[in-house]
Amino acid sequence: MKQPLSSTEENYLKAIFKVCERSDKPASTNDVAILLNTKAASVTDMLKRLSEKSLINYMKYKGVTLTDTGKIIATSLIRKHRLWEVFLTDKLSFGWEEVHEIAEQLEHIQSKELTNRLEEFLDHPKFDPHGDPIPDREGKFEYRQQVLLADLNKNTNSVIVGVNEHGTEFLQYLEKLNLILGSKLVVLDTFTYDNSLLVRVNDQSEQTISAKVAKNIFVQKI
Amino acid sequence: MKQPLSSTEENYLKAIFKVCERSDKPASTNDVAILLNTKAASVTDMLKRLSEKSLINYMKYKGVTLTDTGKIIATSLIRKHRLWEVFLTDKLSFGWEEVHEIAEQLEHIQSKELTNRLEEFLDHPKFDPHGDPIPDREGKFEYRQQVLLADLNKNTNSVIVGVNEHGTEFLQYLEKLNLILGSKLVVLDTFTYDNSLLVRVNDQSEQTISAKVAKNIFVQKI
DNA sequence: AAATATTTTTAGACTAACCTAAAAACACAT
DNA sequence: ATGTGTTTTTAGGTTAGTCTAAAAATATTT
Repeated sequence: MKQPLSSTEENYLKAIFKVCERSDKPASTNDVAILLNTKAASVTDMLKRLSEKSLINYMKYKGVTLTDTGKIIATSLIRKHRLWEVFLTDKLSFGWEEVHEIAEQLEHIQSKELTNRLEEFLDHPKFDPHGDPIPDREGKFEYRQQVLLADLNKNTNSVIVGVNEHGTEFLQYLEKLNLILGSKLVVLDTFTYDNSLLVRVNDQSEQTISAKVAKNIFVQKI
Repeated sequence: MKQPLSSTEENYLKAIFKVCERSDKPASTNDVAILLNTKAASVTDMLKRLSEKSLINYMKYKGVTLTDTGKIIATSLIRKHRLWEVFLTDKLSFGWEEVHEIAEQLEHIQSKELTNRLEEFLDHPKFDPHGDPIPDREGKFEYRQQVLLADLNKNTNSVIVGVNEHGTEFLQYLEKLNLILGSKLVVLDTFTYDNSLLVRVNDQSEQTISAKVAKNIFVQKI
């Protein structure tokens, strides 16, 4: 009988997935250590164990990637995390800045049936409250063609569809600026001095946005 | 900074609460070991640690009781467990025999806000799907005046309000017999030979019920 | 009250997950 | 290619939680 993975092991798989997601290159020990806020030595320890279980491809000094089995587990965790986030915002009226932490716990609940019924109950949402895509039962993601606000051309109509950072402070700040998912945006001007932007929001107010913020907002052209 | 209890520690508190709930006497090491399906030596170990944290009153060879703090934590766990069970049956259409296992995991999610909002979302239920009372925020239980079906007088109208055992097999069996919460019952006859009962269910069918089953059903006179 | 049986605790060992400090491997600049 | 600096691994130690086997305390029986 093979018992389920511990939450710790699951978190390692998720971290490796996240590091590899964009870059496609193997994740380094350090990448994982930083993401999990732990030490490199601890990571090496765990990599050996996960490798033993055929969940990762690991060779000393060469970095780590997920095996197919590892990928399935990682995407299932992301699926659960994001579905629970939708539950918390849509059904329990939590703010989008409050849900991440709770979902970090809920994603480790083991019950396929629960996940699938939750998805049903929520009407098969395709994106979570931060605009991240929710993988389906088979682990397939529906990616969008989105672009960073910082890279958007002048005078192009767009809508906010996601964020590139999930920290509470950032999300609360965005809300205060009235920059939430679905907000309509047009860049009216860009200032090369500090790379800040002048934007019109929802065809009403105009405001400037710092480069740092603009690099953490995803928009879609319309 | 005092960090939250581990799930293991929480489970010990819950077990001690359960043993002490009815009897009022201190729980023995063995009681706890049996309930948690572990060994007495492990329990002794843990009792020392929980005592250190002032969550239990423990004296060698004398058994264990919960301190006020320990009781608060234990009832909070029961509250969460039962609220989640209501969620699973009422919102996700799980059967009453399926919810216990999943709720065992969900009860360890740490977020007061989540529990309170869940309660709100479920319309402040007073009882879980098995008829057990759900403690309020302050940990107060609303007990009912209920009686075992086995102790019910002949020809007394009653309603099933709870069960004394939560095993999957028993609950599925009850459902097959059409004995669910809310079913109306009248004992028409009792057979001293094997202490089985002849009952009328919902003013319709008549059937016999074994002594073992009758000892695990709670009814309320009407 | 002594003998026996049961329960509980101690002693010692194991695993998972972490850490620090030192050694080994790798990267890369001169 | 040699030396320097960074990254990764090893070595060894810690804590939580578990176990078995033996010792100690309590309970029961005669």
